[in-house]
Amino acid sequence: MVFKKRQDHGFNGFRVPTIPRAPRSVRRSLHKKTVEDSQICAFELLASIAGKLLHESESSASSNASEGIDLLATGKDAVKQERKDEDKPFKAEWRYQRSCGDSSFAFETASQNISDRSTLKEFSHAESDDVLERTSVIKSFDCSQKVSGDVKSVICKSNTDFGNYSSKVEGGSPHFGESCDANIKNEAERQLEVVGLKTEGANICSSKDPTELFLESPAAINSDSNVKLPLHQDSIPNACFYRHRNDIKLGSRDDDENFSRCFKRSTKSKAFRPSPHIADRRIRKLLTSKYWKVAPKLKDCELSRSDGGSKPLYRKRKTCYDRQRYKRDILFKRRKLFDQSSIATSDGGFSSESVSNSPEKGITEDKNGSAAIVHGANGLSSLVLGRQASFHSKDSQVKFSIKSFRVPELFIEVPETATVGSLKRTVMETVTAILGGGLRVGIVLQGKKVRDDNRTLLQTGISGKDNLASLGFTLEPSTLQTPPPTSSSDLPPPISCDSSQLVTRSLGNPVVDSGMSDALPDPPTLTNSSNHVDSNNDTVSSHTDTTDKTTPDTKALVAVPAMSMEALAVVPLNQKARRSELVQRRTRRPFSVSEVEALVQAVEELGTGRWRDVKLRAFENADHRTYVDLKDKWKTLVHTAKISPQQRRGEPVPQELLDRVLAAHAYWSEHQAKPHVKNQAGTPKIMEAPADRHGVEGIQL
DNA sequence: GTTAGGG
DNA sequence: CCCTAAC
Repeated sequence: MVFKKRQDHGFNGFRVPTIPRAPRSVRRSLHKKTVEDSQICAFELLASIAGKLLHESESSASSNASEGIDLLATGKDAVKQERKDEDKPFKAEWRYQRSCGDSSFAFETASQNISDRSTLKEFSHAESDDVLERTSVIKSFDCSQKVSGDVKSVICKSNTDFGNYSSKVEGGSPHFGESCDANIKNEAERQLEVVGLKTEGANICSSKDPTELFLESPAAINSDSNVKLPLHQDSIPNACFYRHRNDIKLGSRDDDENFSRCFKRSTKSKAFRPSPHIADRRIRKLLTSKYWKVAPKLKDCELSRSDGGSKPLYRKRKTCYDRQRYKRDILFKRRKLFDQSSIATSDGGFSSESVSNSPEKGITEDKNGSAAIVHGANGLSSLVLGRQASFHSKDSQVKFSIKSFRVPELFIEVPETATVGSLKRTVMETVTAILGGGLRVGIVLQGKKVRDDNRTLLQTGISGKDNLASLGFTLEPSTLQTPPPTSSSDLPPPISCDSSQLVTRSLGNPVVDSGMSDALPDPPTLTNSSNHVDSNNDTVSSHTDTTDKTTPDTKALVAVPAMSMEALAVVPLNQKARRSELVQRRTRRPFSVSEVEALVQAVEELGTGRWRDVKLRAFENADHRTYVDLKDKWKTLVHTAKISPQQRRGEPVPQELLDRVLAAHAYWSEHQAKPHVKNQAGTPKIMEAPADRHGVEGIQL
């Protein structure tokens, strides 16, 4: 998994799990900037988002308040607030479980009650599948702007279920622990609490919402230096996934069903390791719009079957699916309670929903607010809401608490046979894919995007209370398309670092990076979790085991647009979007006359239908000409020869060659077979003309 | 991996 | 050129 990889690198950048908050960006600023970091950040962000989502769902209606950016005058205040929150009936804990519960990737919310804990424990041991099913929380956002199409969108029924819960996330951060027990949990809680109290200066919000992002920055400071993030979680070293438990659900909720979905899918071993080229292809396939996903309401496999039936177009190729092979597909899905989610759905990609004045209601407002929305991008829409803002004149420091990011659902399909490790990896990959492009952070003030990074917050007007209400952050996928100038204005000082890096990365290695391509070995980034399998068996096993069964397809994560649709609705994916990221179209290299001649020559000799031989004979050294290219070129030549010269375009091909093309075409059409016997009696007249047989070999365009 | 065609 | 189906 990616995680591992990161671990390998050390946690420098990667403390992630500790706090699922967006904080990374901030932290990062503090730390060295590296690609990895950026990636990590992305991941964290995702995690935070997911956490947030969960939180939201649980907190449901009431929770609205939770979302937002809090600006707290002082740490104490913040603390108080948090404390208040604690009173709330439920709190959600985040933690990362590695050992026991590993199997599943989930976010869970646990009630504070001891009894609940016991439940939790059990739960943790339960099979991942169950967990997954029950508590699927992953939401996805699609980051790439263009990618939108690629993502499979599924229309899901909104989960109103969560609405019932009011929950508070106490743990703030997920814990990464080797042990999965409740004990840890307890500790974690304590720690968190303690931290929360102690850190008042930092105004760390550890307790409330894990997803919250707190930023503290002096109004005057441009650079990131000041941003503080609560790191208490950091104490815990390893983290792969964090799980969020939702005890409540376990306890007795049918509702859960709504969330989970299963798909069956077949996987091919190939998918993961094949040559990069293949990998690309596969990826592309996945991305292709052709795939449709159906989201059944059903939770179980059974359901999945049905869905299989329902997916008409989905995966033509036999390759992709062998349902039988897959015992089960797990779909995670988390839905957002709020309407907005729907917004995200569409292509919006990361649309950030900007600031809302009213903390609680903010969500509703979002739509409007999102000045910063990246058009076209679909995936990830992040919502950042400002909950409270208070300005602290003393310090002239403004504290930001970004409580939540909203993202569309993320669908992850995994064969039942997939290993836990593969599941993790899949999740990671998905996330990476989504976030891999990097995120840009934007500041929106009063509906306007603040572009000048050099301005101080004060100058920008962020220092004032008044403005705080109208302050918003945007998260945008940094894709090729929107290559944000790293240094440029768009990024707000504090966060800028991260974004810039992300951007950089994305720009630099578009192809490789494309999150999807992670299957490929190279990318040092998060993507390749596989590469770094160190400690865990999981990883290894996952590879081996999963590999067979898990196809590249497995990877297919689908960002599901948040829609309040009925279960079976099918949404097509956009092809275009991802592809761009994944694979770059080869540059066009028109055939030169000499190449055409060589081609004609070769075809005259070999005939059509032996393109490989043609390639070998005449274009062996022209790496950019594949036999498919030659075949295609011949096709076009034939066509060209048949049309009037006026209709021809591009570099004119000597009529003489065209005549030969027609002659050869006619000849070989007749002698259809491919008389390998080139020199035999049958040798066509055509052959006569040719002067030289040398290919284009040396020619390189 | 190739071949043949459609896009 | 890309993408696939068929081999």
